[in-house]
Amino acid sequence: MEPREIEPSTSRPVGTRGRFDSPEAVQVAKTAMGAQPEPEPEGRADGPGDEELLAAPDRGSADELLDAGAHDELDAMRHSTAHVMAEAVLDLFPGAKLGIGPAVADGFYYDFQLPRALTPADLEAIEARMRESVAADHRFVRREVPFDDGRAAVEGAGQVFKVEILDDLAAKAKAAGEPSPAITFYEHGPFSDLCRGPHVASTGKIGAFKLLSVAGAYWRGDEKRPMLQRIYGTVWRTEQELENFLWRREEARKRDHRRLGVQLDLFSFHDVSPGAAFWHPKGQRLWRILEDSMRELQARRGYTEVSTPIVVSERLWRQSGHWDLYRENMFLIESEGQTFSLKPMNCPESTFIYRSKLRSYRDLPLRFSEFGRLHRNERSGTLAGLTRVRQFIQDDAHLYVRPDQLTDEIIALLGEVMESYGWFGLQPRFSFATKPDKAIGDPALWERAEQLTREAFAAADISYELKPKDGTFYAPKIDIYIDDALGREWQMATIQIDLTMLPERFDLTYIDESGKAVRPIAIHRAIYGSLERFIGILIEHFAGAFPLWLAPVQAVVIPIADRHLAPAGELAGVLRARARPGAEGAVHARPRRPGGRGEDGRSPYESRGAAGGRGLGCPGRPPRRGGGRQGRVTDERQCTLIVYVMPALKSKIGNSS
RNA sequence: GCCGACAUAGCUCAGCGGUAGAGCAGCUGUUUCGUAAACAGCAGGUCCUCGGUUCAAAUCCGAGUGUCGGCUCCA
Repeated sequence: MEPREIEPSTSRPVGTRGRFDSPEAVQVAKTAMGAQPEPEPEGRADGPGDEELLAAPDRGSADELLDAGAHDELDAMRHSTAHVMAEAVLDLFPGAKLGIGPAVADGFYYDFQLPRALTPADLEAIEARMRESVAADHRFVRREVPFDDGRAAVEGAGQVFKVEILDDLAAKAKAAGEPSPAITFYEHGPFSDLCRGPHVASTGKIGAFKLLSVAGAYWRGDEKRPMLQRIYGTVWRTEQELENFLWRREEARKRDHRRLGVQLDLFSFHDVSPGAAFWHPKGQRLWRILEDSMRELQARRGYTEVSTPIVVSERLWRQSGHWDLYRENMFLIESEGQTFSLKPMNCPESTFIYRSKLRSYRDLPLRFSEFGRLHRNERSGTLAGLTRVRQFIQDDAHLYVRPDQLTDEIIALLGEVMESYGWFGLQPRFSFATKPDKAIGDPALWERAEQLTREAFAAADISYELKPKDGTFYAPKIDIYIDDALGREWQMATIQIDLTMLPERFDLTYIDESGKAVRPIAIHRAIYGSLERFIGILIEHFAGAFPLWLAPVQAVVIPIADRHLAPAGELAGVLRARARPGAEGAVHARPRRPGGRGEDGRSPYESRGAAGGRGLGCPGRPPRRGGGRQGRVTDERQCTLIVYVMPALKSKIGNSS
């Protein structure tokens, strides 16, 4: 097998380069029209005005607003605000039981057990009460008491959840052979709370805050424990910072893929199949571009593609171990007295292909890729757009390698992630999850797989976050994460080193140099992960304005008057013929003022763009962000067409809202 | 699954016991135009589903379905 190398790349996938992705695109159009040469239009993608679209970067991110030191100060303020909120809630709901109330990324929350559900009006009342406390400028006072006194005080106040926290602390200390620690309280005005601190000096130091939402939250995240009501809030040092935060939050909402997906006409969801997307023509085009790009990468890196059945007997899942450990997430089908399942993973089936003939050490590594359609019965409350679905397709692959090939193979896989994520300008974060409690297989094999993985990370010079006990039941795994527009973290790619499940449970062997049958190592990997989720992330990442090589519609021709219709159709035909396979060169069906609305009203593609007055080379607005060009062509019939080579996003996303 | 909210035209929403509304998009006509919405008209609805209360239900009540915000960043 040819050597494979790590090659972080920022270029697009080979072979998917759009033919319009160049200044000559406009020239193509002109040539097609039989027009005289004209000066290049002046619109440039990097011109001013682009940022109006989603101007979040203009105001900076939350992180940019604050240096590292300020973070601690803000955290203290956030935690202090949580205390003030608890004071207000206790005031309005005497007898409320307090859970925990930490500072979080952009604010804070506090969990309460209350006699009734909170309403938006309650939040307003709580906020008003909080303002009084802030105006009173109560000092925060730290008080340390012996453990037993503290526990008695908390128990006397009826704070059962706090008692539980203290008892856990005591138990932990005991396990470590230490005495129960002293307890600290923080008091401000009438309110006292068990707390480690630190806090700001007084409630008057609390800045601009706002309560955001109320949500259910199980005590300690355990669905067998009571459901508490969690109030989320945010607090900033100044009104300006608070406003900026709320503004950024609103902007982030506008690039939510669920919203843009409708506007871009990419996909829709329907209640006849919850958690499964219906892909529209443009969405399917985008899909195919991604798929083809990955196929090209895989062909270059020594993969071969396979395809395995979706409906599979329970016997397979018993053998693989999924039946015991994953059954609750599987869709089951009964037929003629047999139980089948829709496959939730591709992995076991690839072993049938492996075992279809005798394998030699010379055959390895074998790299079987599969764009398999998977079904997982996710709990109804967790479904969310494309990022959490019940049916999805993975760019999956199973590699069968000799032990001496493992480290190089992992290094190459890390390289695949770096290369492909570079196509999109995505910044992946890596984690390494080790053996969970619920694991199958020999612990010594686990130890070995984990060791080899660590070595591969070191060799590839990639840093990672260690997640102890977070591996799958059959393999330690490397996960790759991306944040979405709303700051939520999503797992994308995964690489799992399997010494047990496929090799042992399916009795895989190859014949080594001495003629002996030995076990290969299996590697499960997906680079995009779920194509659905990946597309969701891409929509938000690009705010719907895809780079040209990804864009489902690469060019739009806009006739201005009836006499333009025929040549426009002609030109669109030429553009279609020269577009990247799968993309579209579209023409407006009827004459439009070029300053009018977008392509056809449902599309986000901008039909407004550059140029101001009459004549050539006029300065004006460039096409929107993401890079693109617009040009004019005038032919011998004096037909002037405006050609947008780059689709661009509507200026006001969801302008009607 | 659990807690809470929501579900009205293709989209975004108003209406909240008494004949179903707006903007945008669509269609027709006028306009034929050089860049941040030309003009006029028309059409468009099991008000999510089922059941109940009522003389009368989009509106109130119940159940179901779906969607949205959440469900340990750990005193």
